[in-house]
Parts: sequence; structure tokens; C-alpha cells
Amino acid sequence: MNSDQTAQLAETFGLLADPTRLSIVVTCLEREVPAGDIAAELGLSASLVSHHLRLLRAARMLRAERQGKQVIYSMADACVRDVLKIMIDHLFIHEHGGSDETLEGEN
Amino acid sequence: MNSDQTAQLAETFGLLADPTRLSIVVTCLEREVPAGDIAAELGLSASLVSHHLRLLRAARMLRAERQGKQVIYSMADACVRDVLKIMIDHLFIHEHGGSDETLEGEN
DNA sequence: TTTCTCAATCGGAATCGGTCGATATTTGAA
DNA sequence: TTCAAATATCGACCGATTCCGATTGAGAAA
Repeated sequence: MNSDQTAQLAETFGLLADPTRLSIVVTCLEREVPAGDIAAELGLSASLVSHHLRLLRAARMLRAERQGKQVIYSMADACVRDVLKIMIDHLFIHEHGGSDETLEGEN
Repeated sequence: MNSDQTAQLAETFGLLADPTRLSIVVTCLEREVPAGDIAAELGLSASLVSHHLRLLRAARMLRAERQGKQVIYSMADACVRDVLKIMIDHLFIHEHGGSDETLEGEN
């Protein structure tokens, strides 16, 4: 792992590190979705969604395809899809009422 | 995926989204390492490493164990370890001289 | 053309996050 | 106790990021 690879990996994780952007990515996990539907489903402004979609497109994590007036988005990175599935499954396995993770624990 | 789960997932990814912190995590991927060794191996200040270790500890991604004067760190989250291995493998498979990912491409 | 719709972009405010330098704490040894 | 080594914490700075509201652009139909 050289520093370029580390930076690239960190960049990928960074795209998934914002709740809004993550929810957008998850929405596109296994289907093709028009930008407007993403905004509607998640209750976000078109402006905000479009901003995040631009970042996800630039990193080639999502693919954009124009169909008439609308632009359809879908997952372009199979590796990220697999990883997200793993993490989501893991979340559901450990179904426990979230104890606070943001404070220091017992060491 | 409710918003709590999304936030928690985003928080996990956020811990991996900084190159410095990611390199610290990767250093602890498959061995137990004293904090000082992490700093030395990565060429970082003890202060900086300790700061990041605190976050990783608080999120229970890394585990800390005191041995005499030093504190040994190791991976505590098997899921994150698996995901990191997958992503790193994927990086090496797609060995290509990094084309710029930070600008918009052809859509 | 004009008009409507969906999406993208711009500008700016507020907040978040990483880093540094200095100080504090803990532990083992002299 | 006193000292030195290994970590941890604190305070502040500054660049990066998120979000909003308004504007612009692209496409389809009248």
C-alpha cells in the first residue's frame, strides 16, 4: 500500500462517509433510478442530490445515462456494491439499539 | 435502511476516509502494533497518531491493550477487516497508472 | 419560437475535520 | 521520589465540505 493507493482508497470511503450521499448510493444499489426519483424518495432538494451525484459520477462510482428529459443513475462499481451489501448485512445481524459510539469507552 | 443505520454506516466509512487514519487502520489489519511503532512506520507524529487512535478506539474499530509502557492496538471489527481486504485486493487487480478521478468525465 | 420540466451549476454561509505544538498522564526504572 | 519514555489530551488554526437558494442549461412538446 503506497500513499497513492491509500489516498485513492480513502477517497472512495470518503464518498460513502456522508449520510446524504450514502443514502443516494444505496438507493442506486440494485436498480436504475432517475435523479428526480432519488430526491423524491429521500426527501432532498434536487440541487443537493445533483451536487452529490456529480461527485459520485466524477469518481465513477455511479453511472449516468440520459433518457429523454431525465438522467438515470446506477451503480458502476461492483466492488463498492459488494462492500455495501456486506456492511448492510452486518448492520442487520447486529440489530441492537444503538449504544453511543462517539464517546470514549473502557480501555 | 433507516436514517440511524445510514448514519452509523456513514460514520464507519468516515473513519476510513482520511488517508492518515486509513493507513493507521491498515497497519493494524493483521497484527498487533504498539502506538509508537505505528507512528514510526508511517512517519507521523505521536500526537497525530494518538488523536486518530482515539477515534478508532471510540468507534470500536480498533482495540487497545496496555503492555507495560506501551499500548498495543489491533483490529476489533472483523467486518471492516474483510471489507478492507476486498478493497485492497481490488486495488491491486486494477493496477493502472491512476487517471484523474477528481474531475468530471464523459457521460 | 415559447413554455414547461428535469437536472446541473453557481455563490455564499455555516460547520466539520485534520493537523500542529504544548501540556498532561501513566508506567517502569533509577 | 525523581526521572525518562510512551501515550494521551488540549487549544487553536485553516482548509475542506455540506447545504441552501437562485440561476442556468438541456430536452420535449405546443
